[in-house]
Amino acid sequence: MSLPHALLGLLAVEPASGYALTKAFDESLGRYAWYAGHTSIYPELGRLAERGLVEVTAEGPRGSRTYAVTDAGRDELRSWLLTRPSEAGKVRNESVLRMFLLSALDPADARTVLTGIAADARAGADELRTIRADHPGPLTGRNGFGQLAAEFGLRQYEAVHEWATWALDQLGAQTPDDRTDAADPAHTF
Amino acid sequence: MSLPHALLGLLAVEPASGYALTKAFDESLGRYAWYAGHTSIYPELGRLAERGLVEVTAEGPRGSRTYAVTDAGRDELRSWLLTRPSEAGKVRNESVLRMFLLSALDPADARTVLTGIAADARAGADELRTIRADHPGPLTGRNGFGQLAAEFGLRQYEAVHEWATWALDQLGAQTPDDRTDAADPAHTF
DNA sequence: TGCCGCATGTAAAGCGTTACATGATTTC
DNA sequence: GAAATCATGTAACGCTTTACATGCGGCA
Repeated sequence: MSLPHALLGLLAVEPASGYALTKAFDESLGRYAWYAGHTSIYPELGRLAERGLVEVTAEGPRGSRTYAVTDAGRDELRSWLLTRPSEAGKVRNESVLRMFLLSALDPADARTVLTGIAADARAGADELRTIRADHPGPLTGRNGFGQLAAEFGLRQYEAVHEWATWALDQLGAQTPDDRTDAADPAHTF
Repeated sequence: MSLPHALLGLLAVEPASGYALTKAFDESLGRYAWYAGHTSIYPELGRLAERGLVEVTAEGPRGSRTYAVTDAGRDELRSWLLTRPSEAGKVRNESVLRMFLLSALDPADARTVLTGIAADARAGADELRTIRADHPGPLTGRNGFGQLAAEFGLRQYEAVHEWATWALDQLGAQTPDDRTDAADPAHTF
């Protein structure tokens, strides 16, 4: 479970309330890396506080509590990031799944889906380029927090766009009559 | 939930038992797109059968049941793939999360992590290149099922590798004394 | 004063993971 | 005959999602 580390990472940038963290998940982190709703976030903050990895540093209006990461929390985050990913399965990527299943469609349908993927990738790349242009600065301190990630996302989108274009080209090169199931039966999924 | 569609997609290639599907998840689909264990797969096959999207076409030794997708199942898969992704949040990608949190580390630690990411990406790309070389063939029929996906994965790995190299270069260009929190406080995550 | 956004919380239902469990068949 | 693999299943626990719920504060 990565939610506690996502929270530690956000709090490592600056202290924030559960509500502010929820917005961060909705608007940036959650759109690209890890989504969580407030009903997951609030209890998790409580657990992190019990473990001494975060602490309440201020209480504001409407019962808001500002959390900050402790030294122990920073250590935990650091060791999690430095420990080998382990990657223990758990892959759940619906977009990639769609690409895997694309060949189950006839070429006309596949072209439709690929065209949509290419358009989405272009839109995503444009959005990130805009964000990057609005937030210039060095790769250090608070401002740098999203710079590496933004560049990463941009390159991913570009790669998806190029792949979709390539795939459309591959599909377009063959006539409908080229479709045959006679190929190597020892397929890979 | 994408598991039913993943199963329909695999069965659209060829009928298989729950056990064979479990292996497919362990070895190919589950490593890149969507993971599921047999305790999820067997009940889901039962539900799909109840809905008439798959059917048992053969029973073998040890009580094994071979499932095949029905016409209704193919229709369901097709409409799912053609329907707009919706993308309804639900992003859960631990690797991307790690990249997001990278800036919470000091440059030396960040370099360590990035070096590991670059090595992993290179290894993943090499593995896919080997798989692709072992399974040549046209982008049609059963053999084509994994060709688009393999090319996609390869390009993703290459993009990750190039990004990590770029990021290392960015970090390396600055001396430790460059670290400052004086940058734009109106950061983006 | 009325509305919107802030800010947090509880409860139920569903799903997935982990651990446990069983037996048949093939292979050496 | 033993071991490995095939093949499926149940049960408990925990997390996530969804729906429901409450109240304060700022602003027009």
